[in-house]
Amino acid sequence: MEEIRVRFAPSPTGPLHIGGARSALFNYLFARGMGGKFILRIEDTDLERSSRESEEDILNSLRWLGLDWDEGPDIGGPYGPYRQTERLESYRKFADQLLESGQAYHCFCSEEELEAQRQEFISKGELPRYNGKCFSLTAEEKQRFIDQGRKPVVRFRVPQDQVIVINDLVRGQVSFESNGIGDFVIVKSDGIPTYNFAVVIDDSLMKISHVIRAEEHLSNTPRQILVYQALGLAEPQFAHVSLILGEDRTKMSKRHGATSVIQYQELGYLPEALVNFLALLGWSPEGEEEIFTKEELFKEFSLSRVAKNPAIFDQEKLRWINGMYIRKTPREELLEKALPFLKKAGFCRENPNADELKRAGWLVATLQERLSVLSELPTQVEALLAEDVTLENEEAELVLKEETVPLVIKSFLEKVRELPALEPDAVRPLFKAIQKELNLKGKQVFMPIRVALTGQMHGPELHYIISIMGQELIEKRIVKTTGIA
RNA sequence: GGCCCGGUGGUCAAGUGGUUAAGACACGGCCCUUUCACGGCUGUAACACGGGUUCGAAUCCCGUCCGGGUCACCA
Repeated sequence: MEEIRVRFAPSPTGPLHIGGARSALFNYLFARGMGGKFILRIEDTDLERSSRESEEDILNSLRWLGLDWDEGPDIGGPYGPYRQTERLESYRKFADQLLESGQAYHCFCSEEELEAQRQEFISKGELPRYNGKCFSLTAEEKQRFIDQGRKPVVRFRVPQDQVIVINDLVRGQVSFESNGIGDFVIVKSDGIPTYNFAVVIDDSLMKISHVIRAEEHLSNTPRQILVYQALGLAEPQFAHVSLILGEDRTKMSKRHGATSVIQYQELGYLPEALVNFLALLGWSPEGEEEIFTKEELFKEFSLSRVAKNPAIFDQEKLRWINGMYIRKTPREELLEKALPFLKKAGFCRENPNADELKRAGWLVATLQERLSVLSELPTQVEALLAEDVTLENEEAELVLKEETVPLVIKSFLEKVRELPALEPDAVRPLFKAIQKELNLKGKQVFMPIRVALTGQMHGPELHYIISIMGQELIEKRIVKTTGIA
């Protein structure tokens, strides 16, 4: 049986996009679930826009997401090299083969000439495509162009009157007519192959069994199939996954907010959460469970359950999933992930001491249940630790006007001062004690203290708040809000 | 514009001729809780439209409309 080999083949022209990440993920899940290989190939034939920095960024994002590859530019493999600019020899060989067999030809047309042709077609109301002019060039004409210093491109000669059929694993049978396709460029004038050519050679040489990619490539596929056929190479299976759209139903772009994986990383999303969310975009599990570990996804994922229609990137749901993962993360691990955000918020220093770490631990412990994204941390910290407090609304003011409030606050201050250390476990019993002492309801104790301390009606558990704030700030805020010292 | 793909609640989506048309997010209510959050229960809300085919269409066919992709010496 044929080995399952899939690939993710990004061009290193920028950071890893959300759409790219989803394509990579589907390939990865398919490979892992089927016991196949996941290959990473860098398509850097656009010399102008490609960079090693982008390549590194993309690799880092994939690593962060936990999508590990079996063969790639960094680790090599039996079918390398895995960077297209390092495979130029192979492309040349196959291009020569097509040239010799007459299935491709040199074209000397300049950009201006091409543009003129295009306009002519458009003015006649026909579809603009290459008119095949250079196919019938005589040897003398060719020589004249060469003498003029013109550098030719290589064009693939598209056969006429053919129907090209794709048996797409997600879309079913899709067919195109070859007459709608003009002779396309396979080698640029600088000798670098174009995408539609290089991708065929590489997928074939790398023994790729399934090409899983975004739908934007569907209309390229007939061109590629033509190349496979001309070269007598076996075609892989194709699966075209629909696009991820922004909230306005157009392709995700800058104005839709964060579009790259690295941005989500910086915003404090957990990689497992992003992976889980992306998996659910265009694919649906059989059961009703939606939260999956990677291993569960390997088992569950199948191309037959991939949807044909485009999906809109729903930030709300991502946040929800991320919150689920934050709650699932062990306390220690979460603290570690939260630390960078806490440092940024000035909660602790670059190298936190034991005391700062202890307080950070309390903060994480009480916030774990209510956080969706780590980047919410600074706001929470600010609310807890700022010198200044203001009562959030009239309701809060009313709470402090209750006649029992002075007694509660005084008793509270007294008890806090007596405590050797403000640890959550030591603080917790205080409320009961006050309640008993003054013979009040729980609410009459908790609410005034909460409002006096934070100015707000709602918030995290009080005993944690108190421990995190510390003696000094407690005294200051209480004076500010109640005038009691 | 040509070609190609798609169209189930606000969003993600299950569904492959017969269902009270699942479930999740978001939204409302109730419970839990000092509060909020978490959690639990519950509610509002959908087959783009028009023709067929059929005893019976969200499901099959045709047309219309809408959305998207693609038509480069970018991938």
